[in-house]
Amino acid sequence: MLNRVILIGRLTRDPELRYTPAGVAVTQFTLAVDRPFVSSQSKEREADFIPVVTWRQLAETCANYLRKGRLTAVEGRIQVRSYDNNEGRKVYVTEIIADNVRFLESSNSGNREEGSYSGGSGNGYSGGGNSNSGRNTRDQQQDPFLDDGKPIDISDDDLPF
Amino acid sequence: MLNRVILIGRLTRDPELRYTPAGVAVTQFTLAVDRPFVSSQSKEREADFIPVVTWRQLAETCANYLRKGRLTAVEGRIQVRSYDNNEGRKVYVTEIIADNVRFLESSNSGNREEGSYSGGSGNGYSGGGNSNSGRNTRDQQQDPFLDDGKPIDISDDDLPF
Amino acid sequence: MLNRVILIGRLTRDPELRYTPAGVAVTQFTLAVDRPFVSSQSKEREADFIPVVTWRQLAETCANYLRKGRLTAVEGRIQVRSYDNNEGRKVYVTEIIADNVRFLESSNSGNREEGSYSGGSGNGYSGGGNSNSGRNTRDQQQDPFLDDGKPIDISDDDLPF
Amino acid sequence: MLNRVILIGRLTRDPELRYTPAGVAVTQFTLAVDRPFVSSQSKEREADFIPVVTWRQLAETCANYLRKGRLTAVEGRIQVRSYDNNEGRKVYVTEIIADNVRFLESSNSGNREEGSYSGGSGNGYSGGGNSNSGRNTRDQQQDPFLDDGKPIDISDDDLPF
DNA sequence: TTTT
DNA sequence: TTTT
Repeated sequence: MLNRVILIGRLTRDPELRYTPAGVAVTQFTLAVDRPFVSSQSKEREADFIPVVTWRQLAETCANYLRKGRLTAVEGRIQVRSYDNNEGRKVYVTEIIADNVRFLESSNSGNREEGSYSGGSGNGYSGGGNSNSGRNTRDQQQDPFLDDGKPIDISDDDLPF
Repeated sequence: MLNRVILIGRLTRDPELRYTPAGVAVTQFTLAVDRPFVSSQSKEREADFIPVVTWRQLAETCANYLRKGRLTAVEGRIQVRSYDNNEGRKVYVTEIIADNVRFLESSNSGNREEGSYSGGSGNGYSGGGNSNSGRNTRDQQQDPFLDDGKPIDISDDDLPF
Repeated sequence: MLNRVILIGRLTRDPELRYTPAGVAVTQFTLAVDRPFVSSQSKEREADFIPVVTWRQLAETCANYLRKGRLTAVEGRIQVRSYDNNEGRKVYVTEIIADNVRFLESSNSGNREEGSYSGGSGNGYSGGGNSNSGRNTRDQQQDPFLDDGKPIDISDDDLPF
Repeated sequence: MLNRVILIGRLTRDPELRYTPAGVAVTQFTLAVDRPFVSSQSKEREADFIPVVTWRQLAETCANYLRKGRLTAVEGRIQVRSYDNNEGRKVYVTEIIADNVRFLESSNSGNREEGSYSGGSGNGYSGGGNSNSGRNTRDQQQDPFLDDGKPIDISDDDLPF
C-alpha cells in the first residue's frame, strides 16, 4: 500500500550502467549507510550496505555523475525479487528502486554547488551498447547484476514503470 | 548516515515472539506491501514481502495485538545482516528494524478505534520463556528466525538499542 | 533538495474540490494527526491539524472517496506560500502537496477492502464547474482556499507539476 | 497517528539557541529547500523556507556545529502551534520538531568527514543563560522565536519529550 | 474552526 | 512460504 525509503550514505564503488534487451537503461550501485549506534564490544559491523537500482533517465544521470565514495541521498521503495541459484535454492534479493537521487558532493572537492536529479516522466533511452567493462569479480550466483558484457536478462514486462 | 523506511501493508502470518538468551523480547513478522503498478502480462507478482523485526516493549505489544491479515503501518530502518548457510555460502538477510508500529485495524471488525504503539525508551522485559510453538518447517540455514523451541542465538551485544 | 512527508490521520471535514480558471482540479482537506505523547497537565492539545492539497486526477479521486473522519495516509512534500491579508500583513501558509493518498478505511464500515490511489502522470481534468457549495464562513484574507462559488484565483503557472 | 518528515536543505542563517525558564535548550533555524521543478515564467519562488526546532542535547549540538549556508538533513515531525497576535488574530505556526539532524558539510570546505548527531534519550542541559544576541530585526508578531534577550516564554509542560 |  |  505504501512503501517509502530515504537513505543517505556513500557509494561503495562506481555505479554500473547496463541496458535491458529492449534498450532501457538501468544503473545499480550500493550505498554504505552508517548505523546510528556503536555496536558495543564487537565493533565489526557499523554500516549497512544497501543495493540501489535506478531506471531510464535517472539511471544515465547516476552513471554519469556518481562515483565511489560520494555522499548521496536516495529516495525510493523497497523491492524484493528472487531467483533460483545453481543449487536450485531460491535466493531473495532486496533492493531500493530509486525515483529520486541527490548528489550531496560534486566532483570538485569544494562542494557548494551540489547537483540534484530526480526521476519521473523522463524516458531518456540514449542508445544501446554497454558502457560498462571489466568488473566480473563477483559470483554470478550471488549477484544477478554481474556484468558479463551482454545486455542483462530482464524482460521489459518486468520494468516497474 | 540516514536510513528511514515507512511501510503500510498486511501481515502474512501471526507475529512470532522470541527471547534472546538474556531475555530480551524480539518479534518478527512479514508485511505484504502491494506494489503501486500492475505488472503488465505476467500478473503474478504484485506485492513485496518485507520482513520486520521489533525489540523489547514494542515486540511484546506487536505480539499481543497484531494478527495475520491486519493492515499495519511500520516505521524503522533497513538492516542487512548475513550468515553462512550449510553450503558455506554467505546469505544476506534484509529486514526492517521497526521503532514505531501503528495498528490500522483492530480486532473488532468495525475499526474505528485503532490502536497505536511506538517504541523508544521502554525496556519492557516481561519474563523469559518462549511463547511460540510448532512452526518448524523452515530450513534453519535459510532463516535464523526459525522457531526451534529454544531461545534464539543472538548475543546481546548485537542488540541495536 | 529533498522534501518528503508521510502522515496518517483523520479528515476533520469532507474534502473541498475546486477548479483553477484553466480547469485544473484541486482538492483541499485537513488531517488531524494525533501526537505520540500525552501533554502532561494541560491535556488540551493532542493532535496537529495539517492542511493537505492534491491536484488533477488525485484531487478528483480524493473528493470522490474521502470523507470526514476517515483514516488516511498521505505522502507528499511541504510547501510554504504567503499572501498579504487585508491589514497588509504577510501571512504564511504551510501545506502538504500530496502525490500519494491511501484510503485506509472504506465507506462500508467493515474495512477489509480499502482503496488506494496515487498521483503521478495522470492529468484527468474531468470538466469545469464547481461541485462545491455553501461553506463561505471563513475570512477570505485568512484563507485563499475559501469557497466563493467561483473558480479559485491561481495562475496555472503556479501549478507544481 | 504517524507524522514523519525528512528534509535536505541549507540554513538561511546561523541557528538560534535559547533556553526555557526551566533551562531546557531549544534551537531554531530555517532550512531553504529547493523545489524539484522550475516554476515556468514567474521564476520568483523556487525554494521553501521551513522552520526547524530542536530540543535539549540536539539543540546544543546544532547550535555548536551548524552555520548559515550549510547543507543539512533533518528528520522529525510536523507540529502546528498557534498564538494570538496583537490584533487579536490567531496566527498559526508550522514547524518541524527534529529528532535527527545530519551535518552534510563540515566547517573545513573539503567535506569528506561530515558529522552526524541524533536526538533521543540525551538530556544534556548544560547551564542556563542565553548565548544569543543582537538579531532583533524581525517583527515580533511574525515570529514568536524573536530573540529579545530573555528566556522564552514556554512552559515546561509544553515540552514535547 | 477541527478527527476517532 | 505469503496479505486483502
